[in-house]
This record gives sequence, structure tokens and C-alpha cells, in this order.
Amino acid sequence: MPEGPSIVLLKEEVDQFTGKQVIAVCGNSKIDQSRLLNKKVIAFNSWGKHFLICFKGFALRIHFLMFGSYRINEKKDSPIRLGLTFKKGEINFYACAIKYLEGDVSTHYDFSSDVMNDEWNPKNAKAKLKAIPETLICDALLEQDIFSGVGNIIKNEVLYRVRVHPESKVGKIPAPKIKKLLDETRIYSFQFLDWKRNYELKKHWLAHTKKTCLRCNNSLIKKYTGVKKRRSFICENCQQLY
DNA sequence: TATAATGTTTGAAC
DNA sequence: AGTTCAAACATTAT
Repeated sequence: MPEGPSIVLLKEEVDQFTGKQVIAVCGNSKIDQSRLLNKKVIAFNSWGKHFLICFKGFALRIHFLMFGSYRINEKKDSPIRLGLTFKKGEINFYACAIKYLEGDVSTHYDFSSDVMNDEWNPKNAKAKLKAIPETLICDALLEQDIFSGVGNIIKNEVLYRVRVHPESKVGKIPAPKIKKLLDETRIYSFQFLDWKRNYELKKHWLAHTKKTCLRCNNSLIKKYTGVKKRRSFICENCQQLY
């Protein structure tokens, strides 16, 4: 479920509840559920993969991790982690991590690192990359403080598109290539959003889960790369190792 | 049916 | 004190 664009879609789906009052709360979440009762949702927000429900003076942070899910105005056949009922409709969350954030969400997040946010600032990301020259780019792209919202799919697709080997050291990648990579991260994330919206995301994968390179027809190598050991799909012919 | 997968936090071990 | 690592959590498609 995760990756930033999916959270943007969730925000769109729950927009119908903006300004509405929570009239019932349920679920197996250990948070203080009574705190939410009769509270009005001020706004839905997000930072990377964090989904934020803002109330007066605090917010609820929901992280879907690997397997989390949700249903709007319906239930699925598994235990509800947290369910919010409104006068007209409901939101149900499953298998996610939930916690309260006190005060305004802006005090908790730097939105300029969120690749889906209007405030996204590639210059900040560039500076953060400069500070970690020894880090492999496959790890750097998954760093949420640098590229909030980027997950393993976006990582693989971006690296394939800009022809950079996942195991390249950040400090060795030429500046123009870094620029391209920053640009493509933003571009692909929004393509991801469009494609996901139309249920055709997988159709557009060029590298992720693929077996052959569509550019040179070589076999793609599947390898668990970097400190994070997430799988990468690599064309050793087309992707430059720096 | 076993396995792997769009992820992160925690706490022990080094 | 830093890092490294396994474990934990949890669901679903292949």
C-alpha cells in the first residue's frame, strides 16, 4: 500500500470528511481512542508515507508499513485497527502503526523533503546527498529524511530511467546526473500517482520485477542491495556504476 | 503451501 | 557511543 503517491490518493478519497465530526471510534489500536470522539477533522495531510489526520491541537499519524490498508465507507474481513465513524460515512484502517502527534504538524515535519509536496525542494535533497558521499544511491533514495515518500518501486524505476546503477556511491555520481535523478524522482512519483489512480501502475514498470532490459534485451540482475538490503533490478549494461 | 513483498521501529549485541 | 542486526509486526498474491 505505501509509497508517497498512494497516500496522496488516500487524501483525495477522504476529502469528503474534511471538517466533519467523529461520532464514533472503534478498533484494536492501543491509542487513547476516546480522545477522538466528537472531535472535528480540520484537515487531512501527509508527509511522505505518513498519513496525517489533523485535529485542533494534535494530529493522528498513520503509517501503513508494508501491509497496511484502509477502506472508505466499507469494511473488510479482518480486525479494524482504527475505525472513525462520521455522520455520513466511515474510514477504517487495518494493520497500520498509529500514534498521536502533539501540536501543529508543521512542527514535526519538513515538507520540503516530501517528493509529492508543493514545497518539495530538490536543492535541499542535493545538499543532504552531498553530506553522505559514501552512501549507496539505492540506500539514499530510500532515506525518508531526504526523499520522503520514495519506496522501493520508485527507487528502482528512477534508477533505471536515469541509468544509474543502484550500488553507485552518491559522492561519485556526477552533478548533472544527480540533477537528473532529483528531477526524475519527482516526475516518476507523479506518474506513479496517475497510473495508480487508474489501476495501471504495474503495466508501466520498466525495471521493477522485470527480467529483461527493454533497452538492450540483457537480463536484469535481481539483487538485494545496500545497507537496507532491498531488492534492486539492475541492467549492468545500461546502468552506469559510479 | 511456502515464500516473498510497495516498511519501520526496537532492542540486543558488538 | 556508534553501528549492525535480527526480530517483531502483519497481509496477500504467486
